[in-house]
Amino acid sequence: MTSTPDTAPVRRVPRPRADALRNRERIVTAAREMFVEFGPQVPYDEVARRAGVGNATLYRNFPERADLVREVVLSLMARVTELAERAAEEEADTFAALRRFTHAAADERIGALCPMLDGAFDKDHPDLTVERERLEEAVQGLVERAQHAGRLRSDIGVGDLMVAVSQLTRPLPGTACVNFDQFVHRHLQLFLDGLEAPARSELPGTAATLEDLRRDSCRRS
Amino acid sequence: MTSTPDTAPVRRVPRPRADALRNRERIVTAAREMFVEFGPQVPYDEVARRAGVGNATLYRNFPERADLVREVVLSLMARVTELAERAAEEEADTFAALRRFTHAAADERIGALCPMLDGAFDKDHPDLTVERERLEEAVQGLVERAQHAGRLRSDIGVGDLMVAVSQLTRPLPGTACVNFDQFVHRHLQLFLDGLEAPARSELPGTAATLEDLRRDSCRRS
DNA sequence: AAATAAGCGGGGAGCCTCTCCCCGTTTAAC
DNA sequence: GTTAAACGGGGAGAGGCTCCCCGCTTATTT
Repeated sequence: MTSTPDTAPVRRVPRPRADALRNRERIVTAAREMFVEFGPQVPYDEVARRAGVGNATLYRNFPERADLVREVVLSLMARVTELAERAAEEEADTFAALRRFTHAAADERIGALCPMLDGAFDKDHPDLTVERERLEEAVQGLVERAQHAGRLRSDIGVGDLMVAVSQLTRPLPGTACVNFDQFVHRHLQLFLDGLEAPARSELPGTAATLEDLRRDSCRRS
Repeated sequence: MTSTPDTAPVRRVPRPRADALRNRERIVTAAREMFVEFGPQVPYDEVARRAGVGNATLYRNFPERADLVREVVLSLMARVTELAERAAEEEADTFAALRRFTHAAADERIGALCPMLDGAFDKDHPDLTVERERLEEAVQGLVERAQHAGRLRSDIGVGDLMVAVSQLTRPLPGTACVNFDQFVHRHLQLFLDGLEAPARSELPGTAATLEDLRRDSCRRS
């Protein structure tokens, strides 16, 4: 009777235990690493082992694999969004900002998102939509600024940039090649050179937003 | 006794039956399609079903999965090599030849090779080495010709080209997106624009051959 | 056209891996 | 110090894949 409010005698949600929060965080980190290396269908037990927790803890926090995948995707998108904002803020030259963002996104292993499109999670989850919009807005800002300054060719969209960067930085399965990172940055650089204005060729098709991608990428065979 | 040669009464290897050869061919084709769409660890039974043969026939022809993967890789490499040779032969402009080859290789789904690097087959198999050398030679020809003509930047190598093209054309898992091909060709085009001389930036690292890749891509965690 | 044997197909046993739960123990919170 | 939430590890259960067996089909040979 000391502190219970009137209508909720047992409904206290006292705040989760500190170790529970820590464990959840460790699980997400471990899952991100494992997903990058082995793909999102890596066994639960392995993720738990890497996180240093029992598998029961993993199941308690993420009853469905989709929950875990989504959490990882969200955390990755949030990081990348922040990179975009930082780049826009701190780089004076608009194209340099784009370069910096691109290389930084590669270092965050944004390419590891690709294997998570395999339909094992709900693309329309509210949290995901929100985060996607934040990300798109941030990158859109970079793109428009550079295009407006005449430094970036005008026939590309956010979707083009994100997909190409994701593909170029996508991890090779089963290998932890020491030099691969170096390659990736070379290829990004070449791609960026192709993005610079003035355009050296005419592109087929039309510029794409992230929304286009979300809509189009779900057609399963 | 009518036609048996002197020393080989039963050792006749009469030539495989026509339907057996046809089946083998159909299996490889089916496997290539399945690998492109679902990756190289797709169930044997599915491959057999797609090929329209019984699973026993598949096992008879390719007792180990590595055998099947290798056969698919070989056939794909052979096709791509031919594309490179044709492009070099039929295109007058050196950079146009490179463009044509690149886009054609994308249509052949060369990106599907990536998932087959997952260590499930013997990278040093003699047939593979031979085919790799043929491929490298053909593409090297394209690259050197364009570089010599001053149309292609000189700080890249065959390895750079092949890896980047493979990554950009790599199929997304679980999706058969209708428009994806269109995207791929946009991105290839952008990348090619970045390859054109004069170079717009300085690349980190050094140009790579296919041999470099083979050596470096086997370090497993 | 008949004989022959290589090749074929489909069904199913066996195995292995992953999921998911149970329950005794630990540990943060009060 | 007490309480209950959270933990961990072991193992049963299920599902899917591999691979073999054996009666039948069909290309080849004479």
